[in-house]
Amino acid sequence: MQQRPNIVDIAEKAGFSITTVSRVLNGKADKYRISKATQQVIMSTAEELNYVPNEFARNLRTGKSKTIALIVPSLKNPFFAEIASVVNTEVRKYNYITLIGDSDDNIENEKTEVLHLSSRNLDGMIIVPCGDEWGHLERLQEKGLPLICIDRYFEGLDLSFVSSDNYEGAYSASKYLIEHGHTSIACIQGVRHSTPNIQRVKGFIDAMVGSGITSYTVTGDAFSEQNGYLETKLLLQQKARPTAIFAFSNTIAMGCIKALKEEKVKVPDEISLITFDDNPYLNYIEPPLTCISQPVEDICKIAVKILFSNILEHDVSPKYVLLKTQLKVKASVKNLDHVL
Amino acid sequence: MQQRPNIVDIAEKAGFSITTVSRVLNGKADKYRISKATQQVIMSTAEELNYVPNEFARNLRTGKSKTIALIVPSLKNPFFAEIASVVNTEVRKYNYITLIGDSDDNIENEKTEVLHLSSRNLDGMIIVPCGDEWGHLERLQEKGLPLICIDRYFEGLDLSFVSSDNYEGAYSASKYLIEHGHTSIACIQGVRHSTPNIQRVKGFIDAMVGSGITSYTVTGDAFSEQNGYLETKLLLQQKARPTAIFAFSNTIAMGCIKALKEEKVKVPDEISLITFDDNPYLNYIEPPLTCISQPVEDICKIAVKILFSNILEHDVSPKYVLLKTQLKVKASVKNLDHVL
DNA sequence: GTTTTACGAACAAACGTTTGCGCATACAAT
DNA sequence: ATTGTATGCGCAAACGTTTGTTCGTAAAAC
Repeated sequence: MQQRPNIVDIAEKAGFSITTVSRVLNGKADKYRISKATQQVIMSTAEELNYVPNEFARNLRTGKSKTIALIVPSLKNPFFAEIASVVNTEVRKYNYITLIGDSDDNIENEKTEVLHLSSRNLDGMIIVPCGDEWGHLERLQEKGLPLICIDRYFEGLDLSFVSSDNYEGAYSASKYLIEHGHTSIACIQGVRHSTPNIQRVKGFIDAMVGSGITSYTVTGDAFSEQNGYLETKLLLQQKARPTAIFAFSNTIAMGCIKALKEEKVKVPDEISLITFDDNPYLNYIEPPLTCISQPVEDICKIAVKILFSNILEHDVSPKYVLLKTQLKVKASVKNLDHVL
Repeated sequence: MQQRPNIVDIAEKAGFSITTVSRVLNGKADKYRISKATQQVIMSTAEELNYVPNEFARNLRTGKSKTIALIVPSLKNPFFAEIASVVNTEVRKYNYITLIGDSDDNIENEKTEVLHLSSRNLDGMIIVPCGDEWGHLERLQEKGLPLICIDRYFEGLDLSFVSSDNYEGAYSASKYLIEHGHTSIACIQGVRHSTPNIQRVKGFIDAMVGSGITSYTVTGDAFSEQNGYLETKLLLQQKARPTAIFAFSNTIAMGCIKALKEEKVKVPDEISLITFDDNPYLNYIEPPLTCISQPVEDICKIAVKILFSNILEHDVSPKYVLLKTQLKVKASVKNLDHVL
């Protein structure tokens, strides 16, 4: 009794068997026809003893851990921090707990994390895969682990995902630039093989081609500040600088700004900038960045919902969900089209 | 064998007892004089079977969960996201796992989280307490849970903490303003009863008084953007506006900027701004904000170290660690003192 | 007066580990 | 021969739950 009280202590003190106590505490009292009186007694002694069930024993017995894992490329990136925050709170509502793993945008780390976390008998996993490998994820799913990708995902697999409609987002951002008279546009992309990136490139190019723009470029290879910085530096070397840059993530945009500042290029007067991802800080940057805002909160909520319909109701059919993005006009795109 | 292999499967396949397998797998082979040959066999069958220990069974048996909890006020705040990230990776190095809880800066949530997470048989906890209550934390510690506060803490308790030297940080920021000729200075504080805030206020006032400045004010009551916004709005209403504002956190600073922008007050030309906390985005704000940078990474690393010296070596003596902050001069403070 | 039905609760096994002892065997020392 | 001492390994209990099955008893039905 000194240590944490267990179900046995309650049973002894209340004068009932362990079985009965367990059933009452698990809300299965009615199912097993346990009298109200008994329920009362057991409940109050549990209360009195300040009983907290030992999850390990429970999980060992049931095989369920009431735990899911969330793996993101980097918690330091506010975009993923928000995801972590939302997923965490959503999962709590089911009385489950979230284990957060950080792959540091490295596929080997991701695999290690997946393995490491698996030893915790996960009931499910939400992942923002960092690379273009999915074998380890498929294997996980084949073992029966409910799994869902968010933000980044893979096409043509039986792997559920929830993400933004990246094609449409990129298309509308590009259209927006074109409508503002830009005819020489560069986009700085992220990880090349990632589906969101591929979709964004497609949206970008379709918008260009559809509007008869021929002077466009696609460069870059990482969703990182460094990539944004380097590519912008290079773009500024060109004899004919683009009039607008489309950054494929907020991190890339940060890099762009750093480079533009260094080179003393005024935004939007000399070069316009538009970016994917919204975040509070974007409002405090000068100028506030016009962006394609992703419905992060909705993405997370839907993902959690799908995950739990898989965990709880064994609905294993893969779901492919794309959510509309939103163009948020701020002040980083100049209107070159004075006819308008 | 279809399902996850366990230690029994290995024992059968290798032709040894469960005991021996367990000992080999736990690196206690030598201690129990198990022959190299046997070790080899067991190791390779474990490998072959792709064995991953069931942490629940292990934890049930040992009473240790190899899990610690981290509770922060808000994961969405980049300051705490960074803490989460660093703590997470540091803890992993010990082969432990981190459960992250979000109190949403609400003391009731914090208590709930503490309770909820406790059922997971935590081996330790790191917390950024959100309020001025510590009873629930003391109780936790009395139950034998290794516990340590970071960033925010309480004085006069047997509760370990690692934080910045807030007094010195605030003092040097204030001194910096004074040295740049400011004589009318407002500071916008955070949660009033929190020790860091109290220390910062003290540092601020000591600097003011020490330099004979009489025209200073201390306002505000939360580490939030809203607080920064509202207080700045109010400050701007005064007939005699301060020439400099000292924001006590990056979130407060964001609010200040928002208000200053709205009122079209130029920083630093019309009002100078200095803030606590550094973060990458601060560099992209116009102007880049001069700030008191906290050694977040070091704080986390030291906290984790202390926590594990408690967990592993049962060193329960409370540790009180304050780390030096660093003044990072950027461009948001104007030098009014032309004599310099 | 016997059988049925409903009710209320308990037995005991199982989940996968770890670990304090104990048990052989073999060889050396007495 | 007996004792001593390494060496190499296994028995079985324990951790705290959950749960399929069983077991009384009392009231209801025949």
